[in-house]
Amino acid sequence: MLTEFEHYLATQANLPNEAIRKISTLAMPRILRRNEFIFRAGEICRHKIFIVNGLLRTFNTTTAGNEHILQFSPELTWTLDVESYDRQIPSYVSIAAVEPSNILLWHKSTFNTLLTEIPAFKKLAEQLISRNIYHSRQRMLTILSGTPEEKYADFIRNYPGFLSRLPLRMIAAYLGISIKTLTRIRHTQLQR
Amino acid sequence: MLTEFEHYLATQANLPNEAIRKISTLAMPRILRRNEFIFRAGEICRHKIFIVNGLLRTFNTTTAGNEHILQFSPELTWTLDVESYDRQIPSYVSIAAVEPSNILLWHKSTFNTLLTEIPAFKKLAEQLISRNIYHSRQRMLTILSGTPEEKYADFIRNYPGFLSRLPLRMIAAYLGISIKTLTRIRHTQLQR
DNA sequence: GTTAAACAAGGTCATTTGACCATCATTCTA
DNA sequence: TAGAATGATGGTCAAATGACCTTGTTTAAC
Repeated sequence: MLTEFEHYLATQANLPNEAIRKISTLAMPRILRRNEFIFRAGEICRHKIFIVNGLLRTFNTTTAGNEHILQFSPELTWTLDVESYDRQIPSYVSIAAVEPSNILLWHKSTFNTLLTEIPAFKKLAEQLISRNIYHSRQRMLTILSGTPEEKYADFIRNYPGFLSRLPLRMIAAYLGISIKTLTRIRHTQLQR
Repeated sequence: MLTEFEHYLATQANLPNEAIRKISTLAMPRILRRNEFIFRAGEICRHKIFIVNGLLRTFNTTTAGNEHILQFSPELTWTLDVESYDRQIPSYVSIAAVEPSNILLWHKSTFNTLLTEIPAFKKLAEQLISRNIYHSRQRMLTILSGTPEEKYADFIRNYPGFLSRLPLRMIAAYLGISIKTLTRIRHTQLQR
């Protein structure tokens, strides 16, 4: 589990071996079963999370019980709720495993130490934030602009691998459309 | 124009007077007329932009001619297209003035110098990025979750002052609903 | 291996939404 | 000040969408 992470780090940033060792030594490994939560809405996000393998989802549940998915996080990516983590306030989203997953956790204080001690790691962290911002923007446009067909097509294009790993209802919850609409789209596409 | 900006800086960050002077000396003031563009989709975003007064919008126009608004930027806020600015690649959005506006511009190289020379300014910049991220998240949920009524209600709650400054069609373009739907909502609300 | 749960998909129907068009009011411009 | 442009709203109608229910299948859990 740690070797996968170390390999990821080595390919992503120009880090001395010693630094890589240190970062991974301080990680807390954890195994998640399907549907197991890392934290629930109302709790505070206390860790940075790296997904070694598996798939997580970040979502919000309305009082009416509807689920809206903000983000999927597959293997070799990071996740957390930024606002809750930064300010240590209760989160309004939950993060849970879609598939059985292996993850690594760092406590905020630990992670901050690493950031100050290892400049190249700080740089990597900043790059990840940037990518996240670009990505959110793009997603906002997609949600705003499209007909359901276009949203679905965008999803397939951007995340071709996810289709087979996710129940359709989660894709619908991600796209902001009803599952009925989604199956209708798929139905008409099959006929072509 | 510069004094307003200097006042803003003084209240937002713990900056020595000398630093404030320096930052504002390097700003390029510019006056925008209604509907005047700062840059258009396809061009590169070369500046950080501070709105002294007025109101800008960041938007995207589809090939079908539909406009989708990502963001409104009122007085005493910053704006730019992050991805285009960071990577100096063509932007897929445009930024234009909704009202006659006074703005300040800094070239990327100038701004970077300021960031490295003035740590407290760098800190402010990071705070602004964070807030932006929180804000995007929140907006994503709103767009995903709501009925048009809820989206409109959220808009009124979050930006009470904007309603009177914006044409309704822009509010519709921001919420991702048709103007017909928006007027219908307003109509039924009037009757209650 | 059996039972239970989760899931995809289809049917039906009421409601919502958007496209298109016309009208009236307001604002800007020459 | 007249004329043009912009903007808000309403009418009408067709299409899209979601809620609810049922069925058949796949997947997970014990």
